[in-house]
Amino acid sequence: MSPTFNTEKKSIMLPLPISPAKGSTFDYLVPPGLDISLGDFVSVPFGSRSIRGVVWGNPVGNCSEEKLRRISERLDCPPLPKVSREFIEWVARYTVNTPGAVLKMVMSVPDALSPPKPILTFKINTMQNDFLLTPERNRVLKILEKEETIPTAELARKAKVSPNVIKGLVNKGKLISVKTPAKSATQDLKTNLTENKPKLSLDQNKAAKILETTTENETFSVTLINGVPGSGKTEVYFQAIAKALKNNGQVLVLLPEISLSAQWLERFRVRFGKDPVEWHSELTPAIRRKTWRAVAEGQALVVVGARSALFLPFLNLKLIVADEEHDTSFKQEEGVIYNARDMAIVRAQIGSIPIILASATPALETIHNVKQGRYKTIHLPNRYGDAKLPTIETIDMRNEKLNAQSWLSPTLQAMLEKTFVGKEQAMLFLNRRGYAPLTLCRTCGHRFHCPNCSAWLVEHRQGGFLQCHHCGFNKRLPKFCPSCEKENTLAACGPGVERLAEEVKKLFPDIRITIASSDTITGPKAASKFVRKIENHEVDLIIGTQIVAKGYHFPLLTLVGAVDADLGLTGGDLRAAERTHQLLYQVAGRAGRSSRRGRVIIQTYMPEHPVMKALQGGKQKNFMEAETASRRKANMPPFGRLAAIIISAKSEEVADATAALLSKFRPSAEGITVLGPVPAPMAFLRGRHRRRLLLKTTKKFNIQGVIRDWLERARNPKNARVQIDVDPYSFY
DNA sequence: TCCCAGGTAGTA
DNA sequence: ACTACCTGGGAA
Repeated sequence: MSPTFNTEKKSIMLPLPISPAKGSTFDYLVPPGLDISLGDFVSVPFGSRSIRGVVWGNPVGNCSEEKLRRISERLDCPPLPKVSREFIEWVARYTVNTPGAVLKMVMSVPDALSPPKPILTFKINTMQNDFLLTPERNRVLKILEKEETIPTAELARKAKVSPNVIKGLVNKGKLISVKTPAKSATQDLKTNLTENKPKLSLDQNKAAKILETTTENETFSVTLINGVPGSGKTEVYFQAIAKALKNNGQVLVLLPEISLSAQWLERFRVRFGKDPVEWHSELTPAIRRKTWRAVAEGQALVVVGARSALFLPFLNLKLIVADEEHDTSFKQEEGVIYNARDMAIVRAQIGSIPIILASATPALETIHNVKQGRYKTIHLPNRYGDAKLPTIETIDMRNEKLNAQSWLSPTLQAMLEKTFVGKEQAMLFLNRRGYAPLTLCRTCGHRFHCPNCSAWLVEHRQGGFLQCHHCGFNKRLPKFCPSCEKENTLAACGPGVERLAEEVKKLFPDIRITIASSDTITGPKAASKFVRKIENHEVDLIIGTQIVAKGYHFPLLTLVGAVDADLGLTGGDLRAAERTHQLLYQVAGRAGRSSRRGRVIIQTYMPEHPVMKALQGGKQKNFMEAETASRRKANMPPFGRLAAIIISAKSEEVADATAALLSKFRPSAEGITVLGPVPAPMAFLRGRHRRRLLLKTTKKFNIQGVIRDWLERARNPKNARVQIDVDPYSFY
């Protein structure tokens, strides 16, 4: 304590994937007169550059006095709340990353840290009348007489003139440019909290009441809404959202592939009279900046977003909803690898707020947590209104007579015909994009594969190209075989959605088909167009990939056919069976959601497989219990812990050498198993060779600690990247 | 001898 | 992650 020349110091967290030798923050001097509090965003010198960071705490003192430098400035931005800071540290520890790497995800919009730039508006100079009053100029002036502070672009649009007209008026001195501070976006959702409340069923009402109470409590709790497809889960949790809004809180709704969720947004609009604030990868930089700041200022009330929305700097978050909580797209597979559903639960716990998980096919882990009493659960066993659940039948493809290049069984063909005759809609599910998954030369056997990945190139006949679905590499489909140079020898192997459409067109020439895959539904616009076409009955048949498993509601859709239901079952993935079951059940759930009863046909070569048995017998519960038992037996999650160590390098030798080095220092103890190294599921991806080690421990181990120790002993490998995937989803 | 590439250490 | 710095090889 030296009161007079005490130079104040603070530790600063920087959004970089590095840490100093000791600790995870850097100490800085606070210049006299600069008022700094915890969580403030500041600008600091770092080497030869200036970067932005967050005031994290008191100085750590892990660095000599003379090296300390001064904070340059405090940024004009709401401070990062304590909950967010704790969350960052928690996620970093759990995922075995530096907190800086996680902070980087929070500070994903650097421009938002400075207040929005003042916008340019115009004032009429009444003194100046020495100019030619054209009709265009007159329209501009008329609008400005009524509304004063319109930004240039909007003014031009409203007056139906080009921006040059405004420029001209400014040059003539008739208009004077004025800088007006940009008003921050506020989301007023409270006006319509009760008016548009839909009529809820008895079940829904009961569920909504429970959720309203948990939301009111404002303490940490996890509640699973486990409702069959079409039971109206969304409307139920909307009631909880309304409650949180009433209590002046912010709400976060995590939705997989939000940019394609046109129907969800429409429902929200109907219920709350306004659009929610969206957060996903398709946003423009300007909207991104505005939204980030509105969330930090507490002005954005309901944010619906993809997994990255979890890292927004909420000022006053009071409720989280993770819809379709089982969905694997919540798993981030690159950079900081995390599962947004799991991290959302942690976020809720740190913030002492409730979280709602919703799904018709909850993840095995979630069900286990319910059984253990950690999560509460609400069942919605019936569809809304008079809709009944569809009947599900499997077709044993071993007994069906199929022509070559044909994938629809006579039974399914007959069902399709009946549906079309009855003026109803059908859906065929085939989880394969494009025309054919493999193209080969009939003469020499040449196969097209990706130069950057260990994968075949997929033929997209509509676009006339071959594409790698892992790195995006593509080239034109050649006329000649690149290997033997013969003409017209290339043959497509296996079906994709495009090829299936071709087969259907031959069978039913007059049927209107739409293909739904990530190639045709590329964003919000395409998604709503797709929905509109089906709702208006401009389409008789939807042929789609897993994209059609999303919560779509199409009243006329009565038949669903899963063309190759076994597709997901091959490969030794831990969750292959569970995921295939979820996918097929969700797809099946699209059928018969209104008054007409739905039928689901599942084509399979393994009708005796537990997944198929569960689907046709409606025995979801038994299936999940059997899956749980086998996980318990194998000591797999949630009964044991699992982490993947992924080594990648540009050269195969470096990848192998690093894998061998890590393998040499592998931890060994009772209850710890290390498998590998083996080539990773994608052994060659985007030009990098990948190897993988799997670490399996019993529950009593802190698996993150084991990994940190391990990497410490093996020392940092050169030229190779080491990534940690705690709770991996895809592996062999 | 100079220049650029590629690898490397350090950032407070 | 970035960048300043170093080393070494090839061209002048």
